[in-house]
Amino acid sequence: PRKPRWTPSRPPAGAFSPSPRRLRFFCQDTTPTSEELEQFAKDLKHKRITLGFTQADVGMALGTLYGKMFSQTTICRFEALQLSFKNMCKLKPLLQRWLNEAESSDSLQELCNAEQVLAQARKRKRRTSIENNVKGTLESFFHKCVKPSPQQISQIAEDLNLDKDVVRVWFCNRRQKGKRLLLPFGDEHEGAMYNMNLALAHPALPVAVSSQAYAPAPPAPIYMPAFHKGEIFPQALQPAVSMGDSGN
DNA sequence: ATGCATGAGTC
DNA sequence: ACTCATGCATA
Repeated sequence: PRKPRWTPSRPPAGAFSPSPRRLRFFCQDTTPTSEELEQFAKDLKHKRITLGFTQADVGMALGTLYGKMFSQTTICRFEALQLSFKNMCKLKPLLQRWLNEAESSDSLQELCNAEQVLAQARKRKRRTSIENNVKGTLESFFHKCVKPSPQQISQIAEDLNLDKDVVRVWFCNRRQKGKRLLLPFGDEHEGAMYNMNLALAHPALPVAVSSQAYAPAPPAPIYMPAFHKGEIFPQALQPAVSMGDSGN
């Protein structure tokens, strides 16, 4: 029994319905399994490196192959299985084709266009760097409430001397991050979501639980700002973070 | 390899 | 205002 790990919440039922018909022609991978994706990602990376391509090369190649270019970041995340299940399924066919092309053709690497000279003005906001101890505090907040209300966000932002938007985006990204990683076990837990514990009683303690531990003991003086606990409710479902191996 | 950010869709 | 896919910039 294969169970899609990530989020089977929404079957990527494309435009076809799984009619019990004999679907001989379209032998497409209608929703690959997690294992298949894992395997493919591994293959892709291995072959890519063997063929001497960088992640950026692949991204651009997809551009000339389909017109849709991807960044090094996306390719990297694909190989590391750090995208959502749905996203992985969407990109797999494209990469699959690129792989075929790259393997067959001798060494035609004319697929690398360096049109990266984007004329992007200084529109993008400069990446703000959040200090580690502050991150630790945000993490602890996150464990209390994964989705604070805008009101709470303002409060947190104020207490940490950060822009409200920075805090809001941080939470968005944190949630997104929590949703994309693989789960380790190999059983069939139906929607067995273990609720988060809300340690509302302890005003401090960073509770370094998730993936990244703030290495050098986080004695960060993360003071607990006044938080209206009366409103935070549990509803967090924190998928475990762990990938078997971080190959090469 | 990842952190913070943007933008299009949604609800 | 949130989710999702995606990426610039940076560690």
